[in-house]
Amino acid sequence: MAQPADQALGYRLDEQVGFLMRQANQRHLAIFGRRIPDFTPTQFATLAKLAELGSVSQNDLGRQTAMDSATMKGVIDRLARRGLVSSRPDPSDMRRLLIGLTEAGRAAYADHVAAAEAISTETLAPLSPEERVQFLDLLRRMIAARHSEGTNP
Amino acid sequence: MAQPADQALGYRLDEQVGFLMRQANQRHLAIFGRRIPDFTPTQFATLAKLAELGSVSQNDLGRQTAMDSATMKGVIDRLARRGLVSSRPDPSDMRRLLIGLTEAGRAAYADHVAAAEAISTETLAPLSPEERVQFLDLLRRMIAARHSEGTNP
DNA sequence: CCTTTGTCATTCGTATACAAACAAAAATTG
DNA sequence: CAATTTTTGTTTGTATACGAATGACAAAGG
Repeated sequence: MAQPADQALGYRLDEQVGFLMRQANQRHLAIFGRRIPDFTPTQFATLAKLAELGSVSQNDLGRQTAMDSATMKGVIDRLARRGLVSSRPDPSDMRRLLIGLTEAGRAAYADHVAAAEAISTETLAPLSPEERVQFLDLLRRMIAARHSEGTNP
Repeated sequence: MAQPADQALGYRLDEQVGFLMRQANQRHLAIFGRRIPDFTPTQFATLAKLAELGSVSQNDLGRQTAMDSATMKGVIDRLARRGLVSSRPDPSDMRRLLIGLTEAGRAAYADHVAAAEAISTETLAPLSPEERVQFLDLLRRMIAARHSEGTNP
């Protein structure tokens, strides 16, 4: 009764947040690939966190970079194969593997920091300075909501 | 000489757009998986576009849903294996495969539209109504920039 | 001390995602 | 019409991404 006709037809894919976020992300990935062909965003994020934190366990590193432990392992393996990170067992906890940058890893990271900053700039280029601040703010607020209740069942 | 000390150390991963967008997307994917366990976002996007457009060629469908043709093929194959879409050759163009929803596909889509709308609502829940509008607007503006030149080499 | 519970790294399976290379068919051009 | 270029679907290879299961080890409990 009183079925609103344009809501019945009204799921437009192109207006859904998820669809738009996926495309915004695609554009960012394209920019990243153009500016830093040597690394993927997750690989570079791993290098950056290791540069910041020193030696970290694999799971910890996954948490810091917002990656699943299974995903993290793959990233570490590929970086290790290229000689950019190394792992050694934690003497105080036999389960843990401490991951750290090698000399080559530190150099590779330093070589790409400037490009990484340019990537962020180019990604936000379509927005005005005030909008950029707001966009980042909105993103942070959305992420902060870990497991909220949702609006309505 | 006047080297700004906090810019020298100043690549903070947690402040980069790409890193934040990835996490926002992760949260959305988690919400999606909870509300619609039967489909992935890309699969549902495909069903939605087919419901809207009728019969479309595979490449065309990929463009409409912002997917690579290789990716699209995988999605179509999995949906076809479940009997939700069917394909037949285009009589007027022997290269093309026309993809369309089956009865089961139409029903599955209809069964999940309400949940899909709830997903968008829940994803945007941390924001105020005005902020939601603005967030979507900012996303659209970023996407619109296809292959801009970037700010500075 | 031993059992329960939790954490850590690993593996498997599934699903995007895209680059690159291909063959067949179409459209365009000379 | 013949030659070139495009488009279309497909396959292969690499890299996330995550759930689920597993075995090894750690911490807590009684």
